[in-house]
Amino acid sequence: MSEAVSRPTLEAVAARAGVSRATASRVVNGGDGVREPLVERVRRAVEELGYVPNQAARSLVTRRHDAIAVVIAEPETRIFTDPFFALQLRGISKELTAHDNQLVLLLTEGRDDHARVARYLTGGHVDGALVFSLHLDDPLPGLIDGSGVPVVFGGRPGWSDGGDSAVYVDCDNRGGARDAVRHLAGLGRTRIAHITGPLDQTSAADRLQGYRDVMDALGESDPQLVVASDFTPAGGEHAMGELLDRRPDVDAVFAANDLTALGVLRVLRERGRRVPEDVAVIGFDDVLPVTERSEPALTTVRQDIEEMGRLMARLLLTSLNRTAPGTDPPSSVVLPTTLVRRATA
Amino acid sequence: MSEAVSRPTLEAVAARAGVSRATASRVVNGGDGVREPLVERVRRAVEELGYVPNQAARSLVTRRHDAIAVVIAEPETRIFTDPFFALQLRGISKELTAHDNQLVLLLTEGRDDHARVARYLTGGHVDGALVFSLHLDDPLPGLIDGSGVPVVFGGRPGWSDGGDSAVYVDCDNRGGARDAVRHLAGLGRTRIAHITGPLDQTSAADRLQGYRDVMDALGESDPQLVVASDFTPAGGEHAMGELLDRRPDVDAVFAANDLTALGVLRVLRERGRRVPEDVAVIGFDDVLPVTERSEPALTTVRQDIEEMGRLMARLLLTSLNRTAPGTDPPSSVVLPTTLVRRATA
DNA sequence: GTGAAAGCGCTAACAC
DNA sequence: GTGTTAGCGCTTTCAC
Repeated sequence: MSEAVSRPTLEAVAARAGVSRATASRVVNGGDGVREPLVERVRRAVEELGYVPNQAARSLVTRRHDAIAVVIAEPETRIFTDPFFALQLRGISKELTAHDNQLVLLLTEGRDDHARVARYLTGGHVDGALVFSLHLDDPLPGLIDGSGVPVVFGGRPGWSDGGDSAVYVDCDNRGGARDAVRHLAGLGRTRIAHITGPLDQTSAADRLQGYRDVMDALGESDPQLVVASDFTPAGGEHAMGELLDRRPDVDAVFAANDLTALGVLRVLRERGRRVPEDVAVIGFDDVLPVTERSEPALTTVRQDIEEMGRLMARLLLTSLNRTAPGTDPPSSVVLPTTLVRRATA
Repeated sequence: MSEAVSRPTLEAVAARAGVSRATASRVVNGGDGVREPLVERVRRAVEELGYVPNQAARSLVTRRHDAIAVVIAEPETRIFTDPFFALQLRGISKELTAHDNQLVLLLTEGRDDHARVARYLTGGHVDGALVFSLHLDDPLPGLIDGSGVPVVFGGRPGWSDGGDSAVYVDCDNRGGARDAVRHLAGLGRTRIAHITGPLDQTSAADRLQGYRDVMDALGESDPQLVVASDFTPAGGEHAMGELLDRRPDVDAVFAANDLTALGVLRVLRERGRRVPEDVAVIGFDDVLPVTERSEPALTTVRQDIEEMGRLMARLLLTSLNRTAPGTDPPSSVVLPTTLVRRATA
């Protein structure tokens, strides 16, 4: 249809410039150690022929691809609904682009996709992978590990073995949760509930742990005040409804993330509870489009999501020792959180 | 650090199975024309060695990659905020996966990214591209065109030249808009406003045109009733505020998409207008998480977004003549829309 | 049906 | 500095 004409090869460029293939190659790859007049001639030949290097051929010998895979093990709907991913991806994207690496996003929705992704990674398309949103029972890390491709995880991986060797970037979920709950307690609230995220993810489990830390210390623990949910607004609504039925006297809610808090606020409004007078609410993440535009504006635990993405990419590129040799292998990073006070607590 | 051990090659598999590299290759690629016992031996060798074909080497000779790029020329924030993209991507993902093609998502945020994407496409990483969300002045199609990579566009491209030769999938934006406005008129509304999308995209321009078609026919055209916006909730709020200031007597709003309608509803609520009693509202897209959960539930023009995605992928795969030869080159498809009545109109 | 051999387009030693 | 040459790992004629 279109590509009948095969693209020019380096050979053609060399011939046109009247140099050897090797020299042409050198120029194409930066031109170090080639005298000016030749550089110029090759450049012109490239231009005139519209030459673009064949990456397959190049990768075959260099074993480099200058491409990094981002693997998100979550149904598209969630990825594209939670601004969290968008922000992190933006951080990654910026960092990779700055180092001339292409971002390749791999989506996995079902189990079948796992094998395909593993094959893609192992098949040598990319130099490394950034992997997100793993659940405790996820087979993906095992598959990826077997692929021999360097990996940095987004969020602390939850599986027991090898978890120590895995490099990851995360925020201080537990500490952030503690801050939130302490703040609520400081407001004089005594029946502080927590609506959790999916507990097979460490972020959700850690936040729950932080909540418990404080509640236990206060001697106010009550299992009835903890309702499981799933990081979505719909889940938040559902959980809040249940919570209100169960404990109508609740006077504060720490929601596992901002989206959940959105659902919480909605139900509180429907049920005629004033926020924060009757019930104070705190979220987690501080994704601005959500927190600033919610009614009332949401008090939340802020993590620097974009920075986390940037950091993940940087760590991975470092471990590919694209940087100075002799550098220590990178280790995991846990970023601090800060409480951002707005109107809900 | 990790990949010290080089992966086994086909050579190794062949040796272990006691066959030639050619035979091993045949088995790996389906095993046609190889006798059973040999097939078995090779399969076992593959298994034992954990052999995975090197894609770079394979692509170098086959000139195939079994990978399709999806290019979205929009800042990540919008991509990941509008469920529209999620749905379309899901349709694409399903279709590609069903045909054993890997989806590679390329994000472009700024002008700089264009060249990088063009290079990526031209460099031979993928067999084709699905391109989205083009604006009238976008340089990307030109760059992509020059890459020789087959392309299917999402949404009718807007540039004048060559637009006829481009293959695209779209819905009947103009017809859908007409239906919406006619419905509002049928409700007895006479001051029907339109809040547009970004008019440098054909979808937004076509919807505006459909609106005008009906308003002109009714003899109720009034430039004051048209406010430009950008397909976002914030934009919708802003536009609606302006509209109310300008024309407090407005009794119906056709919003260019559901997200915009969300902003519209919010402002109407704030300003104490009842929906639909005082002002009827219709959106466009029917992205369920938005339309069903809005208050009140949004009446909207439905397009089958996921199907459009699936169709785009199918068209592209067809044009790569992965199908039967002698097939006609695929042509563009425009899908019908349907009005979905809920509570707002 | 199977194997031997050529070559996809490129980079990287190694000579000169 | 520049050119020559040997592969990278694979598929694919073409003999056998």
